[in-house]
Amino acid sequence: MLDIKFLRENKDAVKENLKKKFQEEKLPLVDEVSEKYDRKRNLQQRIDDLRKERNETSSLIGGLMKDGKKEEAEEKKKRVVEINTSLVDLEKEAEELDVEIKKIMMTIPQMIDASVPIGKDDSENVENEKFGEPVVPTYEIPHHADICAKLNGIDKESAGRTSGNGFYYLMGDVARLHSAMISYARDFMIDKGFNYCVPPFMIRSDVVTGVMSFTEMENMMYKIENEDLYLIGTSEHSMIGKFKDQIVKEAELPIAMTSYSPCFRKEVGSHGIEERGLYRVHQFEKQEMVVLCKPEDAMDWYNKMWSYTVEFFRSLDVPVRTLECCSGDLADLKVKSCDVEAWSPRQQKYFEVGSCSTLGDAQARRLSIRAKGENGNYLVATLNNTVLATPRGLIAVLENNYREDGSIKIPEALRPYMGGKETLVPKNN
RNA sequence: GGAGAAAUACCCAAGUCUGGUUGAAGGGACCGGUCUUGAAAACCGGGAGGUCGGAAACGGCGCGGGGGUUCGAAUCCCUCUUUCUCCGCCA
Repeated sequence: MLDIKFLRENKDAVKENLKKKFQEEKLPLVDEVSEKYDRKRNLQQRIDDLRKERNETSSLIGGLMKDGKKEEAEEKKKRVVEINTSLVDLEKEAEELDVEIKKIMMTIPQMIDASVPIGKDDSENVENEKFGEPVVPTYEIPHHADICAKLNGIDKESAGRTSGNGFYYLMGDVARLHSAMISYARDFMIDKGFNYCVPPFMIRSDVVTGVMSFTEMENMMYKIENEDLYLIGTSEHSMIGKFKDQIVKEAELPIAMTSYSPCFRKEVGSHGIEERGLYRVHQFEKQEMVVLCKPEDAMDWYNKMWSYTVEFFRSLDVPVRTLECCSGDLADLKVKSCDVEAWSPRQQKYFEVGSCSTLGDAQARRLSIRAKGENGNYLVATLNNTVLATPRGLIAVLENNYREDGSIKIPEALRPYMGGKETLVPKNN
């Protein structure tokens, strides 16, 4: 969401941005919303003038009543009633204009960073950099569902009975490995200086609408029956919502947090929930980073944040790459974004394990998150990035540490969380 | 879940019963000064107060959120939220 003043003063740039994002159909909206805003301002002026007269007249009435000049007071009252009558229509019109303006402004995308590659859709995303050798082993790597099965570590059949498709039981060592990864991810980020948080796993509807679009909400969020509560799709929702309508002290910036939560997603419309295994599921767990900082520091943080995820996966012996989101694939609220992808030696391609984004002031504007600075308040920049989402991260570790004999080498970093265990050995069944 | 109390600006806190120059007393913090080697304390002085429009003058909104009554609401009514105390239930 852009500042409407910015839009009015930079119409050409806003239109150029729309073209870069292949959203030509929205070009007329720029002039339309600007014109609506002018009308709104004129209207507001008239409303304010009338209100001023009402306020003045009303306090006059107070004086007249005290002095016992009842008739004069009655005259004035009539005038105020008149004013109030005309205000009703004007206020209604202004309110409608406001809604229209906001609706349009919500659809105008954030100004993307100059460095974002131009491209129509995800097929034109650009590989930035590889970290670690994408090894193709001489032996075959089984599907992660099979690896887990051999370790007696997964039961989707029972989950299907209890909860349906898209759920799973993790069992034994695999379940423990999954939790070990989350714990390690938590400590990894604490060591980077992030403040560890466990947020609410349910949030109210006003927070939901603040952090996502309506269609996103429909496609992702599980609603609790008879309550104004939704299960979170990511802890980012809770963590950003925490600051809604708040003014933070400038000295407190940057606020760097790492939050843990389970994540619940309906995944409506996305294919793959039918797919076997744990790649796309309704429920997973995630260690997240969320940063609020001064606008000028956002790009430094962005680069720091994705590199932390890279470092994290490298410490688990997983080769990764960063894939930059091109202009057309970039969500409207984002300034710049990249995915961290892990190497799959089985499929011999990279797959998404996390996503790092800087939203500039877009989220802050929608939610009114400001910092109190020397020269007044300003909107903060917000960023978020996945440290680890599991079971996806678990798939990466299992595949990349799979040995020919079917055992799994537990990466050293995880061993303290696995009771010192170094290997997972398949059961003979 | 039941009963009660509360929510005022950066913080504390008057005002609410009895509606009317209340942008809202008084403090603290803040800024300047006296004193001091320096600081603290004390004392003297000072401005601003949130937000939107405006170059400014000025004006609108605004006393937890939303709605209502009224010529006029921090103040009266309804509703929601949060916090505290007590009871019940519970990992």
